[in-house]
Amino acid sequence: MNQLEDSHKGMRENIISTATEVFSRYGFKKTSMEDIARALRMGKSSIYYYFKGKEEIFQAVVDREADLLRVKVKEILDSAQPVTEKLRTYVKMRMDLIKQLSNYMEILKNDDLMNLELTEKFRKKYDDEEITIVRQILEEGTNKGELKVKDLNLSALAIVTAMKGLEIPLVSSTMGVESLNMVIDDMLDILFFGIVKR
Amino acid sequence: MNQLEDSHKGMRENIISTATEVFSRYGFKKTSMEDIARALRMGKSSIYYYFKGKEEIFQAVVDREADLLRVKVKEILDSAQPVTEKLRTYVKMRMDLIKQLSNYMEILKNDDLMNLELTEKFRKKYDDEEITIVRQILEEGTNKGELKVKDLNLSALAIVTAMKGLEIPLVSSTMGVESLNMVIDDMLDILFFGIVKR
DNA sequence: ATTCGACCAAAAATCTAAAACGTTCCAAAA
DNA sequence: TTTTGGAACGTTTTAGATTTTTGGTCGAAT
Repeated sequence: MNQLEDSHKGMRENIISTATEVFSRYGFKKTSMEDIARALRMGKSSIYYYFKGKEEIFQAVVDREADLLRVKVKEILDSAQPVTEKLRTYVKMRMDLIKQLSNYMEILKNDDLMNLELTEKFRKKYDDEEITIVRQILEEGTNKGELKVKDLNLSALAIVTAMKGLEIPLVSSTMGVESLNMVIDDMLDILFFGIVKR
Repeated sequence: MNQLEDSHKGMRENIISTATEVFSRYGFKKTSMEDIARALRMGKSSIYYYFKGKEEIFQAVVDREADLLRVKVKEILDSAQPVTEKLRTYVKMRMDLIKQLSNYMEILKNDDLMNLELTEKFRKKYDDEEITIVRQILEEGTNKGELKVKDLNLSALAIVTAMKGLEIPLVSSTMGVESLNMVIDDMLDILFFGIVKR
């Protein structure tokens, strides 16, 4: 029974891997179950033995990407860097991911707005998580005496919000990678030291 | 000839006023030239005597709103407040405007994405202007010794970018006005004083 | 100088039949 | 029992042909 369960999970992984490739090629909507089935060399109805439907597959794909991200985030959080560097590393990594995802989901290229809904749906799931991560960093910095933050929750929200502003030129590819990095660095300098003279 | 020019300009103003009402009611795409003409009680072809076309009317409408805004901005800039307060006032005013405009253009309610393109098109026109305004404030603060900014241009860009992050929950009305104001205040505190202890 | 009805090409809305789609069912294979 | 795929179902999407609406032009009338 263990073997059976394992092969079941193995097949799920197999499907997720293949689906990831197909989704990243055609986007969510343009990918049909037949596309996935063909790539797997199975009948499409077989997929329904392992997944409830198309959205569940996509959810699984996104979840796996998120898991990979969580590992990286944990590495950063557990590292011995000063918190300012942790934050810097985290922000840059996050921006790389967003850029990747925006290509991946083809938010812009696709005509339909279903994608916007879907994007929002999945984003909401990770919004709170992101605020938590930033707050954790801020908390650590406060405890170590490196930072001085008035309200942890609000500050984390403010930082995440500011990062979202950076997404806009990134996703619409108005901004090159070089100038984006400059803006990030400047934003973080302001974030760390403020602009008021004292 | 002066009279004629005046009446010409007067009629243009008349059209702009009426068009503003109709546009704010139906949005850009859903209002037809006939709608505007009917509201003006004219034949629609008469409008073309004063304006080149629909987009020019809309442009004029937006420009007039922008002019009203510029007056307010000038008041703030010329006031005797400390620059930190100027910035605070400016940011809050800007957010009010965005909220107004997002209702006005009905970015969300409308199904089509033409509106997104159009919004972007008009936004680009004022993006540089906004960065200039913020940079002006930063410059004044630096000259008066109130602020200490490394790179004026980059910092202005960073601040404007962060403000755009705030637009997202504002436009999609995910965030109430109260909590928005808290986030703004917190963002500005961070902006002014940073989060690094010293 | 100003207004407007008639007109045009292009775009948008409307309709319909066929194709494609996600999903279910079931019998057969493993 | 687990796994598979062919057939079938109801729904959504698509394509094409048709009609309506729209933004814009023109020339005549005032």
